[in-house]
Amino acid sequence: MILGNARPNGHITPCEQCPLRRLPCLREFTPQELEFIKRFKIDELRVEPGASFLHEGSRSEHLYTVLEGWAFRYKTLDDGRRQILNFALPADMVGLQGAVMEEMEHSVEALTPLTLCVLPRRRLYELYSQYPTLAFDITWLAAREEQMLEQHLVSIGRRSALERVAFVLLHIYGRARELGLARDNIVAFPLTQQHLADALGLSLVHTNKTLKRLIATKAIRWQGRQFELLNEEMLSSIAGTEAPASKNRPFI
Amino acid sequence: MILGNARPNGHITPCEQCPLRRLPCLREFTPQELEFIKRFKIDELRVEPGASFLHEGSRSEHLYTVLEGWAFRYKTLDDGRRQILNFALPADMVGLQGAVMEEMEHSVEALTPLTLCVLPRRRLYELYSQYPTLAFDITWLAAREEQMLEQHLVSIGRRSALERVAFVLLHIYGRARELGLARDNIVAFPLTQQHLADALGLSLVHTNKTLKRLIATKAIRWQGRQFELLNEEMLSSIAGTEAPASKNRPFI
DNA sequence: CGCTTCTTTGAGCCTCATCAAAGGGCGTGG
DNA sequence: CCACGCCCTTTGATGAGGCTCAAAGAAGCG
Repeated sequence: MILGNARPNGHITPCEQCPLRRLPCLREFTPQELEFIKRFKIDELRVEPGASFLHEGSRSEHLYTVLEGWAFRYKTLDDGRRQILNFALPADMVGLQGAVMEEMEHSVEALTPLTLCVLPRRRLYELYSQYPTLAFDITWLAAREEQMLEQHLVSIGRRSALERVAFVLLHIYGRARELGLARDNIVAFPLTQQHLADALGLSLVHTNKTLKRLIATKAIRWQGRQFELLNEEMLSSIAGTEAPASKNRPFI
Repeated sequence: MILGNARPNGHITPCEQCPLRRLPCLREFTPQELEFIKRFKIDELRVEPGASFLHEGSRSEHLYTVLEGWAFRYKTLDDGRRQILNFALPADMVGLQGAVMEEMEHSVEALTPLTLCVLPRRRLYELYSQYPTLAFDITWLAAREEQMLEQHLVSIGRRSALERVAFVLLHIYGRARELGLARDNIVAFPLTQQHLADALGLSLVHTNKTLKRLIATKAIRWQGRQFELLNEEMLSSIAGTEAPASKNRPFI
């Protein structure tokens, strides 16, 4: 684990030119909201793959929105066992828990080179008191995170290894697709099988064998950082769920 | 599963006399906040044990705060497998997800006779625009729920059966104690072992055997709906965590 | 080309699931 | 007050799914 390997990005993307705003799955802002967000964002941060920028047990002065790249939120036990809680993709907010409550109860690590918008927690109250629609959006984001955790919990608690693998892959693929990261049903996946195993509560070995089994069904392909969805219906039926698809999602 | 077995309570406890407000773990309101909450609460509902009052896939007109009694949030798979996500105790808000997003993704069932404060979702925006401190509290509550789910996820994903059982029991006991529901280290537990199993992602049989094993360590006792904590330190060390303890927690 | 990281495969074992059935505890009705 | 039924708990037996250990391929990278 690399620590603290984060630095200012050199330049800051102005919010009105934010590439995420063009995505059809994200909601539009009013000019006033946009103006506030632009002031709310005080910096832009660059994090290298493998570096953690938020730490379990610490109190952070900032919260972040992923502008570009992939990350994951995780917790570790004393003896080193690790559980990945969820993945963070562009437009996802990260570190809200630490901003609202006493301290973070999980860590966040970059999977790819990561660009983050930096938002100071001390000005969160300003947002709540002056921009109730944005405050509502933040609650919405928290509720969505909760929803994803719940789905994940059912998966780990009650599904077989094959169902679990199918479920995460479909879930991640669906989220990437929404963000326009898929081309010809192919997404560049920055995950290793170890990440998958830690997300699913399985061992690396068993994850590998299960993954092979899933690939043998021809529902998916996954080679060299490229994930390809071959048969969405089949994958959905193995996973026991549909790929996520949201509209007018807020982000900040 | 009993459906729809909920009815108005006959009388409504006025918020300024709310018995929860006396609890030291909960935060105080300003008179203005209290006044608003009092108007926000439009009814009081009574639910029988075993009855579900919020349903996966439906859209609810209300959100609720537990005034008295225990409940649990859960999801079910098509083939009947059930996963309990978390338990709801007095001062916990329930149904927020359905109020903020399109629809509920989980159901909620009463464990004991349950008294609920009914809050209309259509007036949530009024709260956000006029009472930013309360809006912040709601986000806080959502973040706390997320935190509990995360702990639960680690437990199910990475801990052994014995550790899991110890963890939930310590967790639930801690929450009950905070609310003043413990006397001489004893709490009246409305759970069956089936509930425990569904929360832990274990089978009923294995939960029973594991529970016996835990009881054999003399860390706890559990007979006839009475749970007794005999050795908190030992239970903590088996669970790999401390019992929760919060101060100045918001509730609405 | 050599190093590191990640993937793949095999073997053996253990935890936990499933199946089956007996044993309380409690309320209800006879 | 007993008998019955229901719900929950407990126990045993058997097997499968997933874990651990070990080591050999691939693949990327300097």
